[in-house]
Amino acid sequence: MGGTMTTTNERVLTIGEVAEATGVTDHTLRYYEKAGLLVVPRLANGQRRYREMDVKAVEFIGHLRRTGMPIRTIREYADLVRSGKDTSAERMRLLEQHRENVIRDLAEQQKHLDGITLKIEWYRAAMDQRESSGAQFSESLASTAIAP
Amino acid sequence: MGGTMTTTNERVLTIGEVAEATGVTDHTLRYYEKAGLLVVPRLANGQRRYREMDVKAVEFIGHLRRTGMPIRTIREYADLVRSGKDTSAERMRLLEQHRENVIRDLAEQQKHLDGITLKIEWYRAAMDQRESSGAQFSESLASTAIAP
DNA sequence: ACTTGACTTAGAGTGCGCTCTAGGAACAAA
DNA sequence: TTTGTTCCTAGAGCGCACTCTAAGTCAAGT
Repeated sequence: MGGTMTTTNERVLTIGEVAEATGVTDHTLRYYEKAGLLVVPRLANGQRRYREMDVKAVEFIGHLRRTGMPIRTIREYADLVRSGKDTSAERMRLLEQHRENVIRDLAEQQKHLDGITLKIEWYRAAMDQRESSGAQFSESLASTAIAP
Repeated sequence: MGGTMTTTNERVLTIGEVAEATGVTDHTLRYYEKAGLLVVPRLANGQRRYREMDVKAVEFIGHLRRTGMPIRTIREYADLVRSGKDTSAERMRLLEQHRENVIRDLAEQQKHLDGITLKIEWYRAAMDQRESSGAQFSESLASTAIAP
């Protein structure tokens, strides 16, 4: 059978190149590996060589990290991926759970941001006011003593 | 002049009550105070009593913290508030700067979330596919050795 | 042959934001 | 008076996610 061989003939990257490409330092890349978030193939001399799929994995880890997933949970996900068995359902569940957490967090952050925006508007109003009258405004966080 | 006196006649809260009301532990409330984020008036026996404005301050600190402002920056803001001088412009600038940071962060998180959502959709597609054929899909993060 | 630079490991150190502990004071209820 | 609760301070400890260091290997360039 003279079919096309899948030698993939892949271009691989050194850890330094991956650091450069992804913005994750080489230190952190090794740390991620030691933490069990991914496994990277080695040359005979022990040096890591990242295939495209490995770089993709690093990037996906980035998505998870930057949305607040703790290392330990990414580790759980990675364990599922590596378990051999088909754990797609479980992995998907894990990601969906995270997705919900993130959506909730984003909404919460937006709420907190609204509180800050309100304060900024208060400042703007106060300063506009001061511009036309000569009045001063005062604000919390300072404090005087109180009766026993 | 028999005007209405502004004795404020205010209801004040103990640290425990504020913890209860705001969800910030008493430990953390003391920590915030030690870190210079706010000043709370005391009774003669040294116990804190939070006025409404102090509770408001705690809540505002919450807005800043939950949107990722570091303690040290909140400290800077608090220092401005307490400086006596009118630092409204500077405080507003600080908050606006933070606001921009948060908006940028939120957008970035959304981008990362999109990457995760894409993966979830990939899982869903793969599982749907598998349901009709009998094929298995495989995924990154696992790894084999590579030639020297 | 030697230097340079990128890689390797194990493990120590850092900064942040809490979180907890120890030891004590003060008051309220039984 | 005893017991229990809540408060106080100073300071130690913790978990997280890096981040860095030391000491060494290896390959290429001069």
